[in-house]
Amino acid sequence: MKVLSQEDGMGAPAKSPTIYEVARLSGVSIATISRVLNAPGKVSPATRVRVHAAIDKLGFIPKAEARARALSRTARIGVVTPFFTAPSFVQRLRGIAEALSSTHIELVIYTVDSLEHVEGYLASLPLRGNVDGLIVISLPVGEQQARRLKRHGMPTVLIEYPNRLLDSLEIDDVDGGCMAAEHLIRKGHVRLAFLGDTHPPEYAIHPASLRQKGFRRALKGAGLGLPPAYVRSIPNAAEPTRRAATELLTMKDPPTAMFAASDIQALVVLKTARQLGRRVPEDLAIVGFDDLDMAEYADLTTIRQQLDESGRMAVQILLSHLEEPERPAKHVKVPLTLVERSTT
Amino acid sequence: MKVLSQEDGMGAPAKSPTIYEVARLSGVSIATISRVLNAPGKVSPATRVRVHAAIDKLGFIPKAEARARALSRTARIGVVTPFFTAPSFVQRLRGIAEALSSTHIELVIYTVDSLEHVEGYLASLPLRGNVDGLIVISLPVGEQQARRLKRHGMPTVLIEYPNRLLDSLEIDDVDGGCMAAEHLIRKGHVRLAFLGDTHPPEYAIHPASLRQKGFRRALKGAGLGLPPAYVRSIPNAAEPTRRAATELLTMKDPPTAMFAASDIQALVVLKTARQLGRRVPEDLAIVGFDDLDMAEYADLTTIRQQLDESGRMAVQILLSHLEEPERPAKHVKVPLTLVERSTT
DNA sequence: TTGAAAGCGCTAACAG
DNA sequence: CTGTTAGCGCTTTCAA
Repeated sequence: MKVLSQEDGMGAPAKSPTIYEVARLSGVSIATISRVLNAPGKVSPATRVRVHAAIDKLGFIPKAEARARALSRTARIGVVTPFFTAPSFVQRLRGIAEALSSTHIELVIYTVDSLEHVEGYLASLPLRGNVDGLIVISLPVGEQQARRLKRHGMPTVLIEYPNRLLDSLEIDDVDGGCMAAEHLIRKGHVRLAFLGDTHPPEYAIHPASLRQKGFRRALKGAGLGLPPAYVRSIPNAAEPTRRAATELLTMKDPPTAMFAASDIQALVVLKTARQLGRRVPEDLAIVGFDDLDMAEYADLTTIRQQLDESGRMAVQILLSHLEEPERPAKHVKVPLTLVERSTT
Repeated sequence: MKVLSQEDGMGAPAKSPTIYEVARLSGVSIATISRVLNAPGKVSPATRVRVHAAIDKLGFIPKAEARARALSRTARIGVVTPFFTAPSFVQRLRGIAEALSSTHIELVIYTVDSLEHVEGYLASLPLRGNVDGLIVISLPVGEQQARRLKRHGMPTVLIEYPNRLLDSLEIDDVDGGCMAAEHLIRKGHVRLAFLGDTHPPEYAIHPASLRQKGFRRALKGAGLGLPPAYVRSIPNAAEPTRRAATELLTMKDPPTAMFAASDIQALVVLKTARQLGRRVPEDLAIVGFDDLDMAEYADLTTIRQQLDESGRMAVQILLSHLEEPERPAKHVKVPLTLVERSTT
């Protein structure tokens, strides 16, 4: 008798068992199976045992989709994030994933590449009903969209761009700018420069501008100015940043300290300064913003905005809203702190 | 007459329209609605127009879950990844997200923190039926699991840990080690050290070991040795790495070049070397492995393994398998290249 | 404690 | 071309 190894890929695609098979095998109705799964207390111990045996024997696992339809919820939340080229999104995502790992909730990622796409997602997601809630990272949500989300009862927490109708996590960018300035002033600097990314016209608010605002305000408070020549707004890419840094460092009265509105830009400045033979922090002090993982590797002084933590908080807020749909929108401020490392 | 702003969150939670409402409004049966959605050709232009009008008027969007059940597919793929603390996973994920963005396929992230969890996911995912396919990043998939996945007809592509039954993307770690060695030898170094993470006992293969193997082999080929004192296997965390680097740099015959099996470790070495007053690359040359984003910021010479690209490739392979379920497993090698920057 | 049966919203034969 | 109808797999009344 020849036995072929039927273990492998051959044969029918082995459809997984349904509640019906389990019912048949254990000699009860499908309702009872459902009960031992969802309300074990309502089933007699005897049958419960029998059903469990059948479940184990068959290796039964409830189909998530079916469950979702019947329950009208999915145990899945969506995260809408800019196409994640920037590490800061990733770190928030990491916080989110971490917070979710202790639940059975799945995480669906929607990356958007343009602002119109944001509209599209936010318009269709609540209707398609394949997520129970939404976290929107660093994307401006228009008044219209916010209303729709709210109206459709889609719990949503916004990170960075707040809206009164929806839960949000807010960053006090202005304050962050102040902190950077104060730190540098304390270090004795008087010629300070600012470097941030350009303001995309469509956006409602612009973090870099707010950071600059706070920076400028603190300087003024200390009797210092922020001359236009010391301010650069450039596209958030390596090359333009490098060029701007070079210009600043090679002017006749170069700044002795720079505040970059993001760690990424700060790191480019750092690299550029070194290439130009400047010692950091002796010739040039640098402060970044974000406190990315890489800030630590680069030993960069920066304003920490608790990226991972903010992700965890967002999940927590979302879950609480899921449990209590009627509760009013919550607006939480994420505290900023200065992390001093070797670049100042 | 007072009109309250009813636009906002008040009133019933505005459940989104179903195919039934659309049918009623347009005066046809639900089947016809389904047709204009899925097979417009089979519907007369006249009714099609009428239905579309109703759809627009109601803002109807098909419920994904319902569709999924009826079709037995979900338009969703899952990515199983180690709890993503390490940037390399993120970059692969980025490639995956990017490749998916041109489709309508959703991306569900399953982060696993322990190897047992991997088993759990791989065992239940195909049965729960909420993803059509799977990409597993840098996680060892046992023979058992591979068989199950295959048997249940769950298209899966493995990144880094191959298995003959499933599609895979493979990295030639040994070759990468060789490349690092050859590069450093070419630069004239004769005292080379290796630094990698420890081998977690459960894992089937261990990339760092393979990289070391290649490194050693190339050295031998050039008549050089890799003395035990020059080899460090330490937990992949900053502090142990820093300590190991310090030890190596302060021994009496310190190496003049180091190959770290990951960029993360290489960056720690870089930082440590600088703190100890060593000039890079004059006193110490460093080569990393991965080519993370941050490698560029740090100007680190490294072995690039095309992380983003590998994510994109995985998606492509998965999609092709989805279309052609019977096609045999495909095993693709991702090419490695040396990226020379300022640390060598 | 249990079973029968009615959905959940949509797709896909099968008849007209 | 269009309507009827039987599911998809599970949850949840409502009776028994």
